[in-house]
Amino acid sequence: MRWSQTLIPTMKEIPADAEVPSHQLMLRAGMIRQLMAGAYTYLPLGLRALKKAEAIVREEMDAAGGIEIFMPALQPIDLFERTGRKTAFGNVLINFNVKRGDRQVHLALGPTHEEVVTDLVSKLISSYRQMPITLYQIQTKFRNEERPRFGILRTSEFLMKDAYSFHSSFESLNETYQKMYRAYCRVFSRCGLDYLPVEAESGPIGGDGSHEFMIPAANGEDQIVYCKQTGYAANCERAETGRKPPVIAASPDAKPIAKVHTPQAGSIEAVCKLLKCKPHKMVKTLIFVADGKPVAVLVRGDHEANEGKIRRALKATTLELADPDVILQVTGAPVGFAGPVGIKCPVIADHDVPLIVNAITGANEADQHYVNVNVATDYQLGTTHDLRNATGGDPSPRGEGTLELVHGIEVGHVFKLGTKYSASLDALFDDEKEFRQPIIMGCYGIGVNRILAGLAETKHDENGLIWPLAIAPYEVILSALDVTDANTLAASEALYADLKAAKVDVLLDDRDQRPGVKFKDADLIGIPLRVNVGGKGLKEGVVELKWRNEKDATKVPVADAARVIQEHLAARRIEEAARVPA
RNA sequence: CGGGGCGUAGCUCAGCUUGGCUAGAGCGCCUGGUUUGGGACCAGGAAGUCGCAGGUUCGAAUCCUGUCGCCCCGACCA
Repeated sequence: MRWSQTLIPTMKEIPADAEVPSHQLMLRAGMIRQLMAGAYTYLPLGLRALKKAEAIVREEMDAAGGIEIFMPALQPIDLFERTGRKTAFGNVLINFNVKRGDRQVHLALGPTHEEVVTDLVSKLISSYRQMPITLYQIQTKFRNEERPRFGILRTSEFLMKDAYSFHSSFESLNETYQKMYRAYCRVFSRCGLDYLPVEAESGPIGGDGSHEFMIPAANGEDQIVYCKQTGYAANCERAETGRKPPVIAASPDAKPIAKVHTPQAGSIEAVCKLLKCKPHKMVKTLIFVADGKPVAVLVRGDHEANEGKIRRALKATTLELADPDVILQVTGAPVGFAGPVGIKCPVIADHDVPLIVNAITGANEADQHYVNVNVATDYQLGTTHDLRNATGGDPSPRGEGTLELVHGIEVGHVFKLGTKYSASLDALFDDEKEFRQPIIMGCYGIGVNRILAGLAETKHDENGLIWPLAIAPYEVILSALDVTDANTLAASEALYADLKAAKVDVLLDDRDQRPGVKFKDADLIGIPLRVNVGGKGLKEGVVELKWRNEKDATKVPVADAARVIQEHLAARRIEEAARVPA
């Protein structure tokens, strides 16, 4: 393609509306333009990169045994009513009425396609002999994000690859899940992303039922913990910590307990402000109702209680925060003044709680707190548990190393669904013994746009984007440094023709611009290999080859240029492929 | 939905506090010329309902009210 004949509106200045690097750079590189909050047009460069990412996803899905289909973005609302997800999605589900003759048809724009695919399969599959099967599509999804942000990282309309697998047994589901997991690793490494598969909340199936694929990035919306030494990674909710129960004993520094008046100070923040202390010196006491019985849960003031862990520690099936009535019953005080001293219900504590010497906590009395509260003297604990979200600095659960907190961009998610949708949509099959049962499902999503955003976010320098060969809109940019010079023009055109003939993905910068402009633009749009054709080189009979991610150019005789460029590209492809796991 | 910020030319921004001639600059664009290896220079030119609506006023980009849009933080996010 010739630059002069396509549409690449690069910008020298940073648009005021863009804050994060991926947004700024993709805008400046002329890849995207915003239509409204959360909706972007893909211009030629952006579209080419997107298509390359899409092609990689498709290849890997096909290789993993996926079967491609294409489902409607328009969906009848009653499908969502049957699965209860009209309510679950709430405002996120874009839905509306349209008039057809004398009736109203209530439609939704698909935020995902579990309902549609399950409905389809319920009609097409009725026997264990037809499974397993994995169907996938690459489709535009619609979600009414309450707050679209970060350019194309979070939009209301986005391209998603969603795959759904159908099984007659959990063994079969596990097998496909592993295949998909491997395919995802291949997709993201082929795209040149530094990704992290993390354990995620697993939902109905439990165990190893869900992984998210995250790209560590400063502007990522999700927080995960990661241990460099052991490679353990999980989202904060899901993550175990490697902490051990401490020895529970009174501290030699313990001071006598005392009651202080703390009017209106019912939150950690308010108490800290009032008593001029730090949250980590406080004991947060939360009253839960587990299987109908109240229980007090103790965590350090600066920590977040984790309901999943609490439920497991209590071996309870249901767990919810207590309402004010129950709190008044067990503490004798309104919300915000609970504490372990003298409380009238069972107490469990996080490992870190008994380590707080001279702690501050609620006095189970309105507007009163205790200071200098110490375990073993003022309240008793038999043992402690892991009851809170993991955080930076916690020991890794794998025995060595320390967890660090990193932000990440979620680009993929694999999930063992079980029978949630098949049961509510009557997708049943007959097994070997003629028992009719719901199909077991898995689902697997990849945000295709986020592959680009993630790359832009993590692979750039002060001059612009740096695309890997596999995703770059063009592999080579041929910069004709002075198109008014006949020699330069002739040499550029000849090389361009040779490269095109050899099927090299090349962009010819044939604009009547000064070399400086062309260099800056080439760097900005991040084409991996730049070929400079200009008077200086031609005098010596050479052109220059410069990789975007390397500092120096190499000189190549004009006559060899087409061949050497192809060799360079081949070598780079091998280099990139070497990072892809089997 | 709570908090904050911003809407003036295609882009970045000045002007608004203290209302007053025909609304400015740089970049980009068009014309001509000189240039040509890291965002050139000279001369000329086109381009703006000052987000929109209403109000105050002799007079509003500027003050007031409303409204719409965009960005950021938070809440939310199968």
